[in-house]
Amino acid sequence: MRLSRYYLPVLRETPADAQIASHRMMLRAGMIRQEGAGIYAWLPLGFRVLKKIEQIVREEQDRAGAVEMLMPTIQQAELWRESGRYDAYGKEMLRIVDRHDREMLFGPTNEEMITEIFRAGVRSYKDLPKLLYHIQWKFRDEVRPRFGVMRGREFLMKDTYSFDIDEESARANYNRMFVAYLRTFARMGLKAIPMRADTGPIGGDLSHEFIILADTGESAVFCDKRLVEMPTPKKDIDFDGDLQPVVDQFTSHYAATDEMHDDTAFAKDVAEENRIAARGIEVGHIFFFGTKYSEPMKAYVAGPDGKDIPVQMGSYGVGVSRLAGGIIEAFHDDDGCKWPMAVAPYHVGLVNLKAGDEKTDKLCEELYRSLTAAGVEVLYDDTASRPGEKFARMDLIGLPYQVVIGPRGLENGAAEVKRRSDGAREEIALDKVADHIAAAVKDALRYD
RNA sequence: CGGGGCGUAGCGCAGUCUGGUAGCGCAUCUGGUUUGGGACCAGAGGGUCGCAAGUUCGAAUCUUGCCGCCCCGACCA
Repeated sequence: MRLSRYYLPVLRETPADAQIASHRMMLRAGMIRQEGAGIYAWLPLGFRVLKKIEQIVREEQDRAGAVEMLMPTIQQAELWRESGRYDAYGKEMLRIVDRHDREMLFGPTNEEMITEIFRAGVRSYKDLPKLLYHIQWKFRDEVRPRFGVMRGREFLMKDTYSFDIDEESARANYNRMFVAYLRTFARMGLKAIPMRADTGPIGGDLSHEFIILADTGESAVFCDKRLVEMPTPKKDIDFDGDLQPVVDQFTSHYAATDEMHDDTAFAKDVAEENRIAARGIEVGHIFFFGTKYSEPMKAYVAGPDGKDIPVQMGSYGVGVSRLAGGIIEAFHDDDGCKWPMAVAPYHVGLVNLKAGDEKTDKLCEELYRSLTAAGVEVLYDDTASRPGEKFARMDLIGLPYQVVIGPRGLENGAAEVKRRSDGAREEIALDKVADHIAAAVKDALRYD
């Protein structure tokens, strides 16, 4: 993409109401624009990040055996009356009335709807288990939205729902999502630690929050260093096999958010050198809730003995839009974002330091073509801006590599390559740059 | 939902107390000089001062109502 054609309204000054790094940078880098309290438009650059996050989530859901579908944003109040949540949900639910005075709502979640969809098509235990998901916009009318997309009112979320005949089978689905989440966040370059979550009135041990560590996280977290260092399950892991050992491994050490934290247990269970007290951001939540919806909404299946029983359900959420902010919180410096390759809006920023100069123009065009042909996503700064502005803008939007073509380098027949993650620069011969960068990008995108 | 604050040019702000018809920096446009970390000179454009009603000869400024946004707290993917 040529910057001259793109829409990238970067801000030189920091908007007054952005409190945290990710919000500030998303506004400054022209990724989002606020359209109301907790409501954001995703501008081209931010949209690309969002789509990449979404795609990684999708690939790992598919790998784990979940089946994608799409439910609407608008739902009928009637559905929520069946579960009893229409009145229980309170003011967080955005309620709407249509022209016929029918009560509608903008969905804050989809348990009721998926239960209704499921019960319409499944009658027998032989049709189980099922694992269905969708990625859709939700609306929760938060009293106080803040921190940009980290806590907006409208947000993009992946939610998966599991249906099983009994709790044992449900645990297998729960474990699939557990492992899928470890992989999903790892692919984005994040360290996500599963932490036991409050299961509320339902109880049981089947609820975990996935927390990524970031200095500017919303809440304090405490965990064992061995959890952070644990290797992520590989992509060839058998999702139909027994995943319990993996789950056990990741739940075998102390990890708690501040609500669940117990200082005495922390001191007792974790050796002093392994104690980590950090800040975290919740990016996923998995939850088994049994028959909470299937019972009142009559999602029953016939068991082997011919008797109808309510299905056992669970739900598994990932905050897709929130992750865009979360990743910046984890990867940035004073100059801007430092995107991991897998979610970077473009892999490489090609900077023509002297647009209009015959030599640099020609070289940049060639590089742009060959990199693009090699499958590298390039944002080509072909504008007439001054060098200083170009560098600052590239650092701000934080593409993993910057390839700088200017008169100075041309004298040596070289391009300057800067790696945004650590600021390392090297001069690379012009005839080798494209191959070098393509290999580096490909390497960074590899995962297992 | 309690407490506090703000709404004036694309962005950041001054002007409001003490009424006299709007200003600064950055950005934008034109011309020129520049050109490796956010240039310089000269000129130009851009605002129904959140909306509505009221007081007044006259309202960004005073009064009332409404709308929007932000911050602290309680709540949350």
